[in-house]
Amino acid sequence: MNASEKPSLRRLPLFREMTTPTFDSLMKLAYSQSFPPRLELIRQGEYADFLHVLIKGSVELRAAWNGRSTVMGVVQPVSTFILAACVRNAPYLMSARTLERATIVMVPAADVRVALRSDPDFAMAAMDELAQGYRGFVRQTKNMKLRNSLERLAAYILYRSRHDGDAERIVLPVEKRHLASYLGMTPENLSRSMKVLQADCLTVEGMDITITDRSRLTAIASPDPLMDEPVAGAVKAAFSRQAESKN
Amino acid sequence: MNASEKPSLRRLPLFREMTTPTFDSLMKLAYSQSFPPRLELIRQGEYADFLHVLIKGSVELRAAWNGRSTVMGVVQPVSTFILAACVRNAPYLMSARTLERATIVMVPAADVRVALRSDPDFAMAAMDELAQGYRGFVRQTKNMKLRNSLERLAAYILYRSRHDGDAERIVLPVEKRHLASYLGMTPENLSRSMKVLQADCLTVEGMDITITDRSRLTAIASPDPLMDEPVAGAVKAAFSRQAESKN
DNA sequence: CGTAGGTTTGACCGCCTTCAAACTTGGTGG
DNA sequence: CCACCAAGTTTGAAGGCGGTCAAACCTACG
Repeated sequence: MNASEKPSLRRLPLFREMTTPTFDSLMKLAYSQSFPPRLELIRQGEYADFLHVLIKGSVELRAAWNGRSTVMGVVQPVSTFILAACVRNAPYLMSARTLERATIVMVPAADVRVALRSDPDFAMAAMDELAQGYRGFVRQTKNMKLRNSLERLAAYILYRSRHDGDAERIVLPVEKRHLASYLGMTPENLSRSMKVLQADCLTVEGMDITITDRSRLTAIASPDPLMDEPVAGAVKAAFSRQAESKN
Repeated sequence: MNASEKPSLRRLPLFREMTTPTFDSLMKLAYSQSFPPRLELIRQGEYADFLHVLIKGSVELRAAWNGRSTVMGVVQPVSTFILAACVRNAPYLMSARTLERATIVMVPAADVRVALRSDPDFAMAAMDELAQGYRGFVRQTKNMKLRNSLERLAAYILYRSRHDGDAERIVLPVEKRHLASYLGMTPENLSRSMKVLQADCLTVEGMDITITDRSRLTAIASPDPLMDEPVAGAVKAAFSRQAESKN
C-alpha cells in the first residue's frame, strides 16, 4: 500500500481517534488497489471480506431485485463504505461498482472487527459513522416518500450547489441516467423535469447547470435540514463558522 | 422505575453485554412512564434528551415535510428507538407517537453517551444495533424503489406471516390507514391492492387476513433476504434451527 | 468518419392519487 | 340495549404523475 495514502486515511473520522498501534496494525494488513471503470467490486449477497476505503475516483452503490436495479448512492473520496456489513459480518445488501478508475484501500473485515473490540476509540468512531449512515438512509427514505420527482431533482441541484459553497454553476458528478436512478425516476422523466426547471430557474448545457433563479428553485425544493444531507466539508461553512453544527 | 421491567431491559441486545455496574447506574438514572394513545413523544427537529425503550404498547415513527407526513416505521416491544440521534447528539429526523397506551423507559441521552465511552461492550452492542438499523433502512429504500405497491403489500403480508411462524392467518398490527402510509401508498390504493390479492390468494375480514394461496402470493412478492426484514424472534426458526443466521 | 451509448422528444398507457360519497366499525350516552 | 356519532374503510369516477416504447438527436471515442 502506497505510503502517501496513509495520512489521508488517518484523517478520516473513522480512523482519526483510534490509537496509533491499532491503526498501524490495520494498515499493515490492508492493501491498496486500483480498479478500472465499471468494475463490480462487490456483489450484493456476498459476505463482507474487506472494509473498503475509497481514495480516488468514485463508486456507485446499487441494489437489484427481480431483474430491476437502482442506484442507492454514490461514494466520493475519501470515505469508507459497507462498514455495516463488516460490523455485522453479514451479506452485503448493495452492490458496488466503480464509475471511473478508482483506487481503494481494502482492510480485511475480520481484522476490523478485532480492532473494534480492542480499541474503544475506534469502536466509538465506527458507532458514530454508522449512526451517520443510518441517518443518511432515513433522510433518503423521507426524500423518496415525501417529495415528488420534480422536488427531488430541485433539492438535489440545491444540494450540489451548497456542496460547492453555494455556487451558481454546478456540474453533475455522474451521468444523468445514473442520477435519474438515484433520484428514483427514469432518464426520460429526469429530462422532462429538467426542462420544467429550465423554464424558470436554470440553464442546462450537458452536465453543466447554472442556477438563474435560486429563490424559485428553493421554493420548489423546500430544503429541510431534517431531510437533506448536510454538506460534508463545506468550504464556506468551515471558514465562516466557529463550530460545525452536528447533523 | 418498575423493578419487573429491569430484567426485560437487561435481556435486550443493546444492554445484554454491558457490565452490571454500568447497567445499574444507567437504570438508576432512567425512569419508566406510561403514555396514553396518540400522544406525541418526540417531535422531529428536537434534540435527543432520552434514549427510549418501549416496554409495552406500540409506537409509530413518522416524518413530515411541507405539510405532508408519512409513517417511517412501527416499534414493537421490547426494543429501543432513536438511538442514532442519541449517539450523535443531533436532532431527531423522525417524530414518535404512541399508537396504543405504552409504557416506556427513558434513559437520559447524556448518560447513555457517558456509558458508551466507559463501557466498550456497551459501545459494541450499540454499534451492532446501529448497523442493524442502518441495514433496515437500506432494505426499506430498496423496497420503495424496486417494488410497486402491490408487490410491497404482498411482501408485507408474507413478512407478517413469517413473523408468526409462517401462520396461515395473520392480523394486522396497525390500522390500514397507517399501514398504507408505511407502505408508501394511499388508504384507497391499499384497499384496491388488497382486493386484487383477494381475487386469488387471500381472504380479508377487517384486520384478519388468511392466506389461501401462498405460492401465488410468493410469486407476486418475490421475497428476498437482501430486501425483506429478517424476522426478529421467529418462534419456528428458534426451535427448528441450531444457529440463528445473521442478517 | 462511423459507431455505440447516452440523451432528448413525442405519443401513449397505466399506476396511483384525488375527490366524493357510501358504507362499516367502535365507542358513547340516552 | 339501542341509537347515534365520529372515525376508518371501501367504492367509484376522474385526472395527473410518472413509466414505457420508439425514434431522433447528440456526444465521445476508436
